[in-house]
Amino acid sequence: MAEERRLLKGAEEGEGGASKEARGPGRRLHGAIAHKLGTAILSGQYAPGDVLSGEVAFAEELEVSRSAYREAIQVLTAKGLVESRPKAGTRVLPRNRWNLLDPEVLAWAFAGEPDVQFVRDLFELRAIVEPAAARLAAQRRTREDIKLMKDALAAMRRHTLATEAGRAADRDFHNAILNSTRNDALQTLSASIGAAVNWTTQFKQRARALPRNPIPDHVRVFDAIAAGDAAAAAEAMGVLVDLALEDTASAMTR
Amino acid sequence: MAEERRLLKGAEEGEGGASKEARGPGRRLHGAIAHKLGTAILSGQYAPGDVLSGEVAFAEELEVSRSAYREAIQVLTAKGLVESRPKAGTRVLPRNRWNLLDPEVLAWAFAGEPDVQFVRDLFELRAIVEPAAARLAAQRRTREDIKLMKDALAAMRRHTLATEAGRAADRDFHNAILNSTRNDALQTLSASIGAAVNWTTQFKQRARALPRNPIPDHVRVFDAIAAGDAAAAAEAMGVLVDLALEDTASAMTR
DNA sequence: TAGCTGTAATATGTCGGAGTAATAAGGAGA
DNA sequence: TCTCCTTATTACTCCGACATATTACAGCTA
Repeated sequence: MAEERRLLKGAEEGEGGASKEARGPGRRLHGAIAHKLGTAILSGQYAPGDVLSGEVAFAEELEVSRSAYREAIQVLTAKGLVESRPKAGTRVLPRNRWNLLDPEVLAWAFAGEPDVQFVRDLFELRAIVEPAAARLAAQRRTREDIKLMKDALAAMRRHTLATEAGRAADRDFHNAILNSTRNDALQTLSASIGAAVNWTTQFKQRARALPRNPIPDHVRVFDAIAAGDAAAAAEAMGVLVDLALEDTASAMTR
Repeated sequence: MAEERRLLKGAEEGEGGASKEARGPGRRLHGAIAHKLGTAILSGQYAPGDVLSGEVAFAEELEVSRSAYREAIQVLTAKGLVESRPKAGTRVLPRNRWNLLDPEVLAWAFAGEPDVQFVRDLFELRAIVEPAAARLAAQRRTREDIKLMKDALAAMRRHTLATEAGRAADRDFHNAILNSTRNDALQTLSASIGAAVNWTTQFKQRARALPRNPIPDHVRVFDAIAAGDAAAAAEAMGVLVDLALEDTASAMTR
């Protein structure tokens, strides 16, 4: 009985040491197993086509009941990572079937050593989507939206990005922009990528000080959106994304 | 025992009559339940904050075992639609927590009457992403990519878009473009949206003939990509998306 | 050698019970 | 009367065993 607890705790500790982020997927037993298997697949420990050893065998190996294992597999199946068929076992699906934009999948991808190529892909997508989002925001923002952004910007100035409060303000700022687009699909996408990218940013923050004061660049985005200048907003946001890419790239090559 | 079979069959029939698409999520019992609940949530039958009646009660109501119900809930949880907590029951999460870009969620959203606003959002996102994808494809396509596109285009010409073979060729053409971008994240996103949008297109196809020959527009995209002209590729793809939007809009207002 | 059929292996579906955590209600103290 | 704490209910979580359905593989037949 104590064995399962040990496993669960081990899986949570392996999440990267982010204690407060451990709640959520890692809380329940099957969530911990899903996390364990998910990271193993995303890290290439299981290649597409590989079979996860039989249901019964695996459950015994992990020292958990079949129900818990089954529910974990169910989660992975829902995200397109695996497929199970009678007799054939549970196979890892080819990569193009994976829901790479699922927040949890993204988190698994960044749990270990993030794949350089994948990070590049993600930033490329971000460079496409974020400026377009800023453009829409400039066209659709209301007075309330502007106020939210202004407040967040002020908070960012007060605390720096070195503090947790400052980073929270940064998130608020970007969320306010996203909300101004009035586009749920775009919002979902951008939030997923943003969260994942921020994971790498945390690495960067720990590694060294910021290479450049990011506040002025944020102000430029804000001014353009407040003024309703769509083209300028897109351009300014593009600069912001490029900056983040540079920082991340230099942090990863170290 | 026969009761459950009846339920499962009913859920599959409700999928829109696409017999060959019924395999996959709707095949297993818990998949059918997930589909049933998923469409109910996406269609607004359950509003965010609503609680699905207790596990035991619900399982009895649906005449399935608690295990099957639980696995279905697990799928919904993995997609961010619901959250279960002891004593509180299973609640529908606020809309901004939903993974709207998940292929299955998208399918559920389009299973019943698609929400006009959501379709607009999706096309807006598509208008952002697809031209950018075409731009990248023009920069990175290889000789093999070009051959694949050419073949698909020829097949589209042979069969028309009115036939299933023609539509398959259309999909091949777009997939070849996506593959040329060498960006897995972009590929995943575009494939999800494309599949969902094609669902609405099927409605259109049934409703009336195509308003305009789409081949020349496809050829323009192909020529630009083959020539490596990024700007022209993006522009031509933009035209294609706009066209699809027009068709869908007129089909939905009928 | 090719095609078919039977069997064994494996996943799926089901059930009921024990355990646990969180909420809500009720009582005690200030 | 208000606040805090205790208690009890409620619903999820996990478990293991059993029954069923499907499939892959091998062995057999033509």
